[in-house]
Amino acid sequence: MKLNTETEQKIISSAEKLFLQRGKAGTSMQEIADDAGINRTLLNYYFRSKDKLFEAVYRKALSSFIPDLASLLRSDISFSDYLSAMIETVIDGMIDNPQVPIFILQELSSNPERVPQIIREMGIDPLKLIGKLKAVKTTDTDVGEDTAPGTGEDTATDTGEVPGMDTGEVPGMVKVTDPRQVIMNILSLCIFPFAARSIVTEILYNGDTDAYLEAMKQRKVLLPALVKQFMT
Amino acid sequence: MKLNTETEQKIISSAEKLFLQRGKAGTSMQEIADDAGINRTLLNYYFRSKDKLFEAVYRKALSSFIPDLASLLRSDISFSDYLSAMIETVIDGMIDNPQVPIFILQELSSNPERVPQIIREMGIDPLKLIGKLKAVKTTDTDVGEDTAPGTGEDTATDTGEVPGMDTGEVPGMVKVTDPRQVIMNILSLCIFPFAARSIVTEILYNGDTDAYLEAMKQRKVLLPALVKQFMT
DNA sequence: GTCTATATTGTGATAGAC
DNA sequence: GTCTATCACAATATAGAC
Repeated sequence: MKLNTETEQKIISSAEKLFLQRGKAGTSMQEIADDAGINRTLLNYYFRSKDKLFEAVYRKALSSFIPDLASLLRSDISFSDYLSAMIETVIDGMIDNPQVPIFILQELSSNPERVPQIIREMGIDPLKLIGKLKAVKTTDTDVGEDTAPGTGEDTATDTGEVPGMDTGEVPGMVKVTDPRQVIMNILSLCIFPFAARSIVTEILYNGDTDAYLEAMKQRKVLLPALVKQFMT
Repeated sequence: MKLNTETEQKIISSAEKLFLQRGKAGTSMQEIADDAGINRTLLNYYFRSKDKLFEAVYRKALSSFIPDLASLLRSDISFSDYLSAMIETVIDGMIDNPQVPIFILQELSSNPERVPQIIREMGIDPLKLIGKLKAVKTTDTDVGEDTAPGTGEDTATDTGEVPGMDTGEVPGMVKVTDPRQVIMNILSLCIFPFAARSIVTEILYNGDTDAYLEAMKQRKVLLPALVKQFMT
């Protein structure tokens, strides 16, 4: 039973760098070996195949990124301080590893058939989650009509729209109380600016990487306030 | 000067499908030819090389997706109806072509050096844009201290934080008035749920694609309301 | 554990017949 | 325009010497 040798670490490190940057198909074993400064056949000695090596990298990226999000999803969404701490953790993680979000999104998108299994491994039970979501902050949301087939879950269209609840400011204004929409909004606001890093930096910050980074740090305080605002 | 033959259309269509799904390196010319039901060498007859073929697909995806966003960015952000219409257009586009957002994000991320050129082709002038952004809706935002190097643009850290402006609801609450943060928020809320389609569908909608789609349609009315809420 | 050598297959691209 | 044949090369993986 082999444990972490120095060589194995170099391999993982190089594989990580290249796979995240150019994807699985876009990276050859030779390139990884060259980057790690070793012979190509050693890759097959430590990891049986390219598939296995990629899988190791993928799992590592997932486990560095998802647990924080998972705990956010698992929580009873008794927000306040918890929300701020979670957002800060997630954003800090992406600041350290900017390539991870887009890598994971791309991988999940290319292999949707693997998503259910990955969710299970993450320790999220969708049924429980949706149950919890229903019980949270839905003072005026209609979650009625369970017309979903099969699972008996509420998969139907909770509109989240409350026609009688206009704030009076804008005609047709709706109050966002569907917890799933709220979760989507939080994830969107946290992750997207990192997934779109290059174009955001170029368009909004004129290519100034430092200014972009500063803006991302700001979001650690901006986002919790924003979320609380549209949750209430 | 050759025009659209039937074969050429089949090629583009197959190349689109496969490139968007598996990426450039993950797709072979043979697979494209098979999918199009033609001989492999015909690909090289119609498009000189794999690079050229991919470029055609990439450009087409870009031009189907970006113009709407570009006009949003170009606009003087005199919101109201304009915002709603834009969001609806963008979301409808992604409903029709679900693979496009993640494909473009991945491509921009892998080739950041191409981003400036692409922005230019899109017709967005970053300098003008930032100038406009400064002039918009910043009743209480400090955009001072132009410490940016080179361009003379404001690339520094506008905090967007207004210490004296607490709403009184939450300690440390900040008002989001930095226009760039607002733009980021809008793009995030629009695009991310599509870029993360597979996992969002699985986690929040228990794998029910129809429920997911319905939620996306809802966002066409949800998001404008939300944005107006945190703009004011 | 690490290397050389090699087997096998796949890839993008072109020449040339029809 | 479309095909067959072929080239030059890159890819993963494995066998076997040290």
